Amino acid sequence: MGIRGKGKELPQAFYLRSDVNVIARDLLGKYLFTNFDGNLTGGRIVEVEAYCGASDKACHAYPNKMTKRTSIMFEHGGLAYVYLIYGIHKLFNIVTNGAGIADAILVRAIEPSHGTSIMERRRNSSVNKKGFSSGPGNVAMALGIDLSHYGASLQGPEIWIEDFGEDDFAIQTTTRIGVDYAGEDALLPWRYYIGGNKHVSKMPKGE
DNA sequence: ATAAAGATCATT
DNA sequence: ATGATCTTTATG
Repeated sequence: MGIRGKGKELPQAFYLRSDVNVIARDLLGKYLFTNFDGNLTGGRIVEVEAYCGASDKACHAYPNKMTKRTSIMFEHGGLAYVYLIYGIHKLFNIVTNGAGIADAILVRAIEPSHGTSIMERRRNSSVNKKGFSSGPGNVAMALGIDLSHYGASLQGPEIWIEDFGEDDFAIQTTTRIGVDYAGEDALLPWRYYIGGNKHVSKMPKGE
């Protein structure tokens, strides 16, 4: 353990819990780190979305559909689910729950805290009003996460999450972004974010 | 073998 | 509103 980001690394038990929405809320305020080639980068998680393979039409693994892409979600919690969307963006998710249950949490925005100049360079794009790690594609790019990290352990040397202790904020809840194809499940209030945080990506249609 | 569809983003 | 860009998945 020792010196990583200087907080307390989340144990596997954190990810193995059975309620993906509880875990999603608990992830707010935690710090997500990567260390590739000695480049430590990280930030405070400020926006997430929960997905449940058994019951949720918005989840890639619905209804418990195991494919090459979704198979990692059926593993035990504490692994990385990374996938390519629109041929361009890599989205980083955290697998939760026990083996055989396909739940995951999409990290949609972080507030940069460690290695910010490295992340800004990775973005290679102008910083806008919401910074450079707002929106799931931008989070993964800033942290240097790509498809090669599919299945990586979140207790491994390259990707992990830490708790830095006291952190007061108000949790806001809305429907999820970009899941209109999910019918009635598009209405589930499974998106969570830290109220008032400037890095939060955007609001659902009609809010 | 082929085609269609994206848990997005930046720009117009 | 629209285009970029390519893997995964379903279907024949």
